[in-house]
Amino acid sequence: MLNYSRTEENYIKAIYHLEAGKDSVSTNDLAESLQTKPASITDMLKKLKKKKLVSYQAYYGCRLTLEGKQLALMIIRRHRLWEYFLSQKLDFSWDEVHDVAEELEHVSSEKLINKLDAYLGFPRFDPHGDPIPDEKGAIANDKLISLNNQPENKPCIVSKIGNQSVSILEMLEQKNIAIKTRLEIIKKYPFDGSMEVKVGRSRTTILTKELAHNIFIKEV
Amino acid sequence: MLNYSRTEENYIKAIYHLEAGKDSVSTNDLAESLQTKPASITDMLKKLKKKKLVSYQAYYGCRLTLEGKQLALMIIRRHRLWEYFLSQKLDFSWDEVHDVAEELEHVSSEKLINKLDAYLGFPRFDPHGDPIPDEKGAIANDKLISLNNQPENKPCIVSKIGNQSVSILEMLEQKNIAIKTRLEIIKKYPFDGSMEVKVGRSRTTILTKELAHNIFIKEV
DNA sequence: ATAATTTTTTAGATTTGTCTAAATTTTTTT
DNA sequence: AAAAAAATTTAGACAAATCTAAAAAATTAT
Ligand SMILES: [Mn+2]
Ligand SMILES: [Mn+2]
Ligand SMILES: [Mn+2]
Ligand SMILES: [Mn+2]
Repeated sequence: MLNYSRTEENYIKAIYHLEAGKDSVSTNDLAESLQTKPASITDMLKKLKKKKLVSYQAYYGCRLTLEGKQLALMIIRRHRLWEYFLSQKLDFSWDEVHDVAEELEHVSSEKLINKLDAYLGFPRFDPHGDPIPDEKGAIANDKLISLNNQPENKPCIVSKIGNQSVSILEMLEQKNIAIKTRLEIIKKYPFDGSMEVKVGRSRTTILTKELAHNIFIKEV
Repeated sequence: MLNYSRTEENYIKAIYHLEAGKDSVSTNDLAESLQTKPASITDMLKKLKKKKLVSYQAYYGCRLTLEGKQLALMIIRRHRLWEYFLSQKLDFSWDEVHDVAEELEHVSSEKLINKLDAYLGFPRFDPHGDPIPDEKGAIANDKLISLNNQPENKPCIVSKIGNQSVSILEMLEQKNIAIKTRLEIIKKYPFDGSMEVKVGRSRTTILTKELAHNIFIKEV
């Protein structure tokens, strides 16, 4: 794998995240995501096409090639491993790791990343519950389901939070809910989508549908 | 402390290292050290002067201002802490850490560096024996002496290697000499400057004056 | 002190990544 | 199927960091 500029890497990663689901990524969405102007996107897409990282047809958006997708996975691997390191070893809190990882992800020594991976014990999820691609780019796709889709009286484990804002962190912290917390829905209220949930073994609390929608779980 | 570009940081660090001893740093020496052309140096010096990081007078070289020196110390702090991390935690060998640290040193989060420092136990020397500036830029200047200047029968501790080439690493490894190894000169041979040295508690070996010159020690 | 040599600066061009404004194409509405 | 609106691209400019070639200044040698 060749070496790419920080800017190119950020584009590739953004395309990867945006193309999930959709069958092509629009110039405008990319501009929005990268906080830049559509004209700049067009310029860069031409360049990335020349480098065979994306397929791109004028006016019809772009997609990653296989090579582009592999690069994206490596950048995401670095990002999430650093987030895990910051949270686990340096005692950073959940919502502080992302910005620093955004810088560290561009240090591209493969040896560094593989040794870091080993040092951390080959973690499979980052502090937000997102899966960490392995050395070859393979990614655990435990199909995570939202707490909204879980029936009553079936215990489950929090494995990912959909939204990484400070406000949701605060709220979950106060309710004692974190990655790996055991939850069980006691009662669902169809009227407003809210639910009464047992947190861990004893305490119960009320979650709105907005909050529950952002809590992804695995069955136990 | 403001944020500076990777390029600016590399210039500041290079000036810091070159100005040791001399009272000003020449354009040519900087070009040599940064692997670039003198004309580029002139351009950047004007820019760094405008930012008050260096004092610079056309045709008469440059020096760091107090602010510039403080910035240099912070970059060196990051560089050496990362080297220590790579060597101590990720099991990198002595001669592999520098290049990776050259990249990591530009991740400028103060919180990251201070937490890393704490995690590593506030180390005072990097894997090459160079001192690590503290949070405020203070630097241990243990006046290190070369093994050549040590008398016979006075035990000492290896605390720095002057030259960081692969060839010296190999040689020292084979002789079981590393940072913190205890040495004691048994006999000096004035004829060729070589010496017989006890390594640790038992083994002895012969060192040439060229090698001994690159081994810096502290008295025990 | 002059000439020769070395060092350094200036001038003008190049590359990367960005921008604004205008033109073009696609999509949506009527 | 036009017309209107939205999305996208092109054209031209700019800032950062670099380069080459030429000019200028400082240093060294004669
Ligand atoms: Mn993140
Ligand atoms: Mn990034
Ligand atoms: Mn180093
Ligand atoms: Mn560097």
